[in-house]
Amino acid sequence: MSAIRGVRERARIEVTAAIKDEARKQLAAEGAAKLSLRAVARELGMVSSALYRYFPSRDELLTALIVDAYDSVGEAAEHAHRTATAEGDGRAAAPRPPTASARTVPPTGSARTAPPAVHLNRWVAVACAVRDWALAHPHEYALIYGSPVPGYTAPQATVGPASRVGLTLIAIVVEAHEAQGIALPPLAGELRPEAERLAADLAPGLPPAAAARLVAAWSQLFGLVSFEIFGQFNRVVEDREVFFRQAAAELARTVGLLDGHR
Amino acid sequence: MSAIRGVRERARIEVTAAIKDEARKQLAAEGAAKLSLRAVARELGMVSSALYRYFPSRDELLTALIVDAYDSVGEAAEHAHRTATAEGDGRAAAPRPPTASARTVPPTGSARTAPPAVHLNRWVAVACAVRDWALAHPHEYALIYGSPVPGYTAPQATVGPASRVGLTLIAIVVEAHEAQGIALPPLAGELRPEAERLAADLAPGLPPAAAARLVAAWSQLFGLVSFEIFGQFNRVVEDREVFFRQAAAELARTVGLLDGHR
DNA sequence: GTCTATACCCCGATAGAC
DNA sequence: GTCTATCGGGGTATAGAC
Repeated sequence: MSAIRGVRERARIEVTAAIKDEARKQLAAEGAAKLSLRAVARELGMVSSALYRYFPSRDELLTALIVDAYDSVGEAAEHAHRTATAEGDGRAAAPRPPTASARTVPPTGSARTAPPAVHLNRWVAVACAVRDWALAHPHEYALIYGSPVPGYTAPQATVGPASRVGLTLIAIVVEAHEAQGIALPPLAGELRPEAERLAADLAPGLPPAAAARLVAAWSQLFGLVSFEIFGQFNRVVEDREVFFRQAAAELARTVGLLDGHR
Repeated sequence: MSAIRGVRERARIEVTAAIKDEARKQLAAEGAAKLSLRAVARELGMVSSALYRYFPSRDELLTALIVDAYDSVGEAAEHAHRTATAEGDGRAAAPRPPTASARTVPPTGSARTAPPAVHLNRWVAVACAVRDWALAHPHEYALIYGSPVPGYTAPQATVGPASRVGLTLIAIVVEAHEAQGIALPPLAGELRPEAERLAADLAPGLPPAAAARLVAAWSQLFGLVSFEIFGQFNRVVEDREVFFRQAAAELARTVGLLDGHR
């Protein structure tokens, strides 16, 4: 009995995965707004009504894809954070370069100054991981960071996964703050209340100026990625990887992370 | 004969405008991917085939909407630039505040230092104009700065209108550079070739570091707007106008524009 | 320039047999 | 859990009369 149950459950998981895979393909071909259960079923050799045993509606399928996408990019960011933390704290060359664009910040002259740019490098590594993920999954990126799907409102289940990248960036700045402090110019008085609220909500230990700039840098980071993925850089930026890494590093300085130059 | 021609042409222009207006409404309700000629015709009391006299295909209608949207936000940006240039160069309060969020940068202490933050104020004014436009036309914003419409590729006719906001930002930095120079930290060596290419392409008079940072700031500006419009700031940023103005001002410093503090 | 009619496609969702 | 069949919509695009 429990063996049968195990078999059935496994089959159910496999079919569910196949449905989501096919749906992702359709996302690429037709976009989220036109995601259709029928087309997915057709491509899978099923009949449309059979899909309703797995997803009670089109929107539920869409939600599953959105959650998966947030988890996927969040996992990429967290993995880059772990890797950069484990290996990047001093030794020059990493054993295996994680991805093409996840190199460290420029080896400019004084590579031996202390404290080195560990936290800035972590920030850049996470930023590059997000960009790499977006380049590898442009349609899933569009699903979560592009125009909202008309007529669809994201349920509560998406907000946890949606916050993983942001939490990773916060963690880096908190680490930097605890390890060596962060250097930031003062904030315009107008923004003080909002900055204090942000700090209290997101990272109680952080100075309000850092929290506010962190949120700005977070959205600006995705501005860089979106412009590249959505084609706004066509005929403008040529060497996009170098451009992105440089811009990400400057964003890191914006939130108070220090580079190696002392 | 020419009178009839005039009447006919006027009627054609009016019907074309009505079609585009209705299409914009549908954009809001259903999204660009599902924009349908039939639905537009139905709403206008016409029959679908009649629309083909005005737009030979759905994609042509979409192109017209995209061009209109780029022109609309571009005009808003250019208008803010003109207004800020005409009135903002010293006198404190403007006669009529252009929009709610287009106030000038904080009146921090020394308001009389020279040179004042004229160029920074122009930058902020243009940034706020873009944001205001986006808040007023979220679906058109999504059309041009959100996910690309699947299966649609923008024709050459869109690139001119698409560049108007960027050109306005470039103009501000060029003005600042010619009037008082701009202050920028050096660029990482890696980025030099790309930065020089960007400067040559976009603003021959500008230092490469400024050109590169300008492009980054341009995309980051839209990152801020997109996160607000697309809902990523929900439950995160509360006072979005103050937050945005502050972030836009810091972006301006990023491209070398000086604030009033001397 | 607008109409009717038409060819030929698509969709979400459900009922009920097996 | 999958099937057929069905309801009740939707769409692009063209032909040809007026």
